[in-house]
Amino acid sequence: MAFRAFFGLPVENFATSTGTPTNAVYGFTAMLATLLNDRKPTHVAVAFDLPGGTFRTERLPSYKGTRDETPPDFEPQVPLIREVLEAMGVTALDKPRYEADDLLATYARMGREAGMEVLVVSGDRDTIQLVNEDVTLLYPRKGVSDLVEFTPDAVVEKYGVLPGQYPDLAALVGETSDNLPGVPGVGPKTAAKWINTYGGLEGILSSADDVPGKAGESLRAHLDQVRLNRELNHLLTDLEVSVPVEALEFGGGDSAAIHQVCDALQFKGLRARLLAFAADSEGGPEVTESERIEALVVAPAPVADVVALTGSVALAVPGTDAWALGLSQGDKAWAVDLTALSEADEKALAAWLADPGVGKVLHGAKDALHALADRGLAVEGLTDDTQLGAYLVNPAQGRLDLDDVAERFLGLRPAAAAAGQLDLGLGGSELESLARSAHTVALLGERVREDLAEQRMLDLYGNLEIPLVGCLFAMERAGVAVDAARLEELSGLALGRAEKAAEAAYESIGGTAVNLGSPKQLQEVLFEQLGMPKTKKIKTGYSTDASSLAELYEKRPHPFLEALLAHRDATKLAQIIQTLRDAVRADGRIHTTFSQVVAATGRLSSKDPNLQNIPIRTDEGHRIREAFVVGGTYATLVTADYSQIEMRIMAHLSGDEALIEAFRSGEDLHRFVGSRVYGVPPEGVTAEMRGHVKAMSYGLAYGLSSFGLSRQLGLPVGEAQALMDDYFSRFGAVRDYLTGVVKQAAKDGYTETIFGRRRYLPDLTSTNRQRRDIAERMALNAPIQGSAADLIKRAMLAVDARISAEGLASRQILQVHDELVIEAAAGEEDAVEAILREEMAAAGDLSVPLDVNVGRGTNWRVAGH
DNA sequence: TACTATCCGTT
DNA sequence: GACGTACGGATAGTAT
Repeated sequence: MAFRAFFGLPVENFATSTGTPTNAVYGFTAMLATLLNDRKPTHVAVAFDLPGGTFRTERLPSYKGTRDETPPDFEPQVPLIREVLEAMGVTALDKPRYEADDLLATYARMGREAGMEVLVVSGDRDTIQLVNEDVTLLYPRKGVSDLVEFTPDAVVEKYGVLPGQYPDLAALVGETSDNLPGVPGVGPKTAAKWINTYGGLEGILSSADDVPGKAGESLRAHLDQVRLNRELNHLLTDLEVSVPVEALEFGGGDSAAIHQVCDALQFKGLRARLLAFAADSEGGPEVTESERIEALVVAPAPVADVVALTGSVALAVPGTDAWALGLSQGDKAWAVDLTALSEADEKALAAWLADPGVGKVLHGAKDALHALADRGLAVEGLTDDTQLGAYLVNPAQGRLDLDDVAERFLGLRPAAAAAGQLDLGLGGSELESLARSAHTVALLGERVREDLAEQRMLDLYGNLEIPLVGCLFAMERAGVAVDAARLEELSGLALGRAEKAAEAAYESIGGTAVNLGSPKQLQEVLFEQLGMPKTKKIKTGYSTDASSLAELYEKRPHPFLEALLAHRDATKLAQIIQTLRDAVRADGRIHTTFSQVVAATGRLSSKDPNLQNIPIRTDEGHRIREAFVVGGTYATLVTADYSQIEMRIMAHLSGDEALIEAFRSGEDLHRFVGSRVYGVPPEGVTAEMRGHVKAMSYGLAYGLSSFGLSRQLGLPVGEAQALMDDYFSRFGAVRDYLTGVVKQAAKDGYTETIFGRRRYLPDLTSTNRQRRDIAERMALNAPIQGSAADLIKRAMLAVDARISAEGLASRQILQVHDELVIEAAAGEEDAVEAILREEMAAAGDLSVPLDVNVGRGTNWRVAGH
């Protein structure tokens, strides 16, 4: 069955991130779970073939001799299947010199004799002989999920013989997969006819001389072969076995072991299915959080009880709006309907939530803070965000919903599976599940802290990420003011340019209109109609991206290409502008959402809309920033950005004296580096030299190859390589650092930033070159990008602290990875600039200074200069 | 409506 | 044969 699964599921779709193939394990396990669920067997065992020969190969060395060698991707999966079985509490059977089918035959007989009803699941047709009124065969029709049920009647119908006569039929027909040739000219129809005429193989053999026709002649010429076939395809039902059939009783799996094996195999959906068979979750196989909470006191909560809580309390807020609040502490959980509060209760609850002395634990706290704030409720005293904690534990993990995290950290099955299982007397299942969620969060809070402590990330968590939640919350609520009229104007300009470009494009190809936004239609025009040379291959044909079009233009200048690029540019800008216009809220401001739990490096991300990718490179795009303006009661936008933060971190981490000197000297970095690399005085560094070393420097932190550098600079690969060699001969410690970082990460399994933030990279030890190369580039980049993220986050907290310490009304409103934007109140500009300069520079104690550029203006474009 | 593929904006 | 990180998001095209 595992073999069937192997060939039924594409191996390229089933592998762990380290490249271990799992298609056979997955398919086999999924089939097993289905069978356990559908058939609910009392006793279960899985029989294995062992390596080495069997009594059959001893008898006939060519037995199964035509089989191709076992695929190399299959073999390592067999022990993994055994691990799954062990975790599941399913007995694995094997016996040297015998095949799995002999074990199946023996145990089928034993089960039957013990009065059991037996199901045999096998992809080997020989097992048809085991079928009788107590034994049914499940035989795969296709893959492993589509099993056909062979009862005695079904066997007769399909083969025309009784199950016990099937080996007779197979002996006559032969079995290619076992390398047992049959009687030439005799197929299943003839064989069945003979068996029924002569009453079985014995009868046929003893009357062989009377069997008529060509087939009869053929039979007489192959009698020995038929006898041998029959001998070999007989399954042994009387093996000596040490495990009695009673011992195969299925008592369920071990949830910890199931988690372990699912972690190792990176099974996601299957995990929950397997856990359903765990025997050790309290209350049996269907246990979820519901059972745990059964011990809790859960009641519709009088607000007086809730506001009396001190210490640390876990909270849960519904996903939609904060119409209710779940609370939990210790083994108790409550839920409060916020829509039905008396004025006094509301006041008491508001005061309790705003009391920083009461610790609050939440999952995805910032969302909850917004929902509660919309209801006029402010929250202070956030000590834990279990989503944030789970992210830090493994920032590349992916799904971070409460269900996912509870499953990962606590082994709890998704609450959805538990819905409606218990009525805890809250009179509404939504309130009830809210209380339950709060309790899950309470349990998680402790577990996540344990993991973080083990990884030495508690400081990063408690003193950086958790406080940052409040900072980001405030920034999102503040938003950024927008000049709607300016956006409208810019939109008109961009649309006009797009229109003109489209017309030019159509005209250049004879007046036919095509959808210039459709890569598919562009391919038709470029490669069919215009007969342009093929660009790089993509899934749907040939690429029409900007770099491919530029390359095409080099080879075949054509007005269509120019018009197309201009159209791309203009429509992209128009699209960005429209997205921004749609995002302006009633207060005339755009409120983005920053996420702390998306980027695997520790950066923030911004969405709805993304304010971290507003154009700046082209003049047309840059003008969009004019529409981001200072708001009504404020006076100035002040922006501050780190100068070459990543190169500075590289200098610090590598300890490269030459690079450190470059930053300490205060000279232009790329001029300094260029002078060293090219061996000329700083004033002798040409613009081209500077450009080359600049690209080289930036590329370093991304794992740039000589090939990539040559492409970017338009140089032959040899020259790019020479440039890299020269670079590293001057900045050798940088190279040593970069190779060292990959080596260390491969050893540890993760990279670390200056402040201890981790990123796990299991692919570093992958046997797949491409995956490993990608992981190596991630390992190069993560400590650098991540340390930069740590630094600016520290700066943000420090800036906020200074602003409130100095009693200023100014506020942070945006962060763009190395840049902060502050909306400054009138008269506070100088103070704000000083705070930004000081706190950003002091965010870390590096061996190089952290230079900060500051600008002011009434809009982002001006301030950004 | 949900999903994938492609393309492109930022750092 | 591949070849620079990290993201969010629009549009086109296809499947359901």
